[in-house]
Amino acid sequence: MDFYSILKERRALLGLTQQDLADYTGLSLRIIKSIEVGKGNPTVGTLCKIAEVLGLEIRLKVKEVNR
Amino acid sequence: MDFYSILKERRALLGLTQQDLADYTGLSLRIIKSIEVGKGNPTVGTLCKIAEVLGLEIRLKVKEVNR
DNA sequence: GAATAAGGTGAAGTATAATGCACAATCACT
DNA sequence: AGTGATTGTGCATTATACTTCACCTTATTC
Repeated sequence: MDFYSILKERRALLGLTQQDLADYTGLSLRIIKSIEVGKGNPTVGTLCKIAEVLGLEIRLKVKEVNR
Repeated sequence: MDFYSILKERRALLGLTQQDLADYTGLSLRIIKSIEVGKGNPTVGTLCKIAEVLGLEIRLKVKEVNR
């Protein structure tokens, strides 16, 4: 649910700056920043662009009740 | 990537109508309809509300290169 | 300590997601 | 052939995601 820290960590892991991510996704730097600090509520399209560049995929998984 | 058919199937599996889903999520019926036919680009917040009611969770998974 | 690189914030304008109508199409049931 | 239930579409309005500026802070390097 906090994708946002995941995205940030993943970007760092890949050695990319926010600017790099903005360039590769075609999104504005401003929105990359906002999303990473957990402000904002991106569209699925925006999230997909970012995930794509970061080598991530978005999955819908049936929630497990028992763990 | 087409969550949308997944959402629709899942809703049907649970025996819910679009109206039910609108009620339980607090979203408008209009947007539920649009999303299920693949039109529109919902926000993550909207997608989460729907997923929640349908007992689904949204995951970011590292994309596998080899399969 | 000036300069560069990186991340965070604010405000104004534009694009579009979300709402709230209203109406058509299909199906099932009486 | 109606009636109700469910799903799909069009349009006007409102809310907000996204863009594009511009500026601040914190490091780091010269």
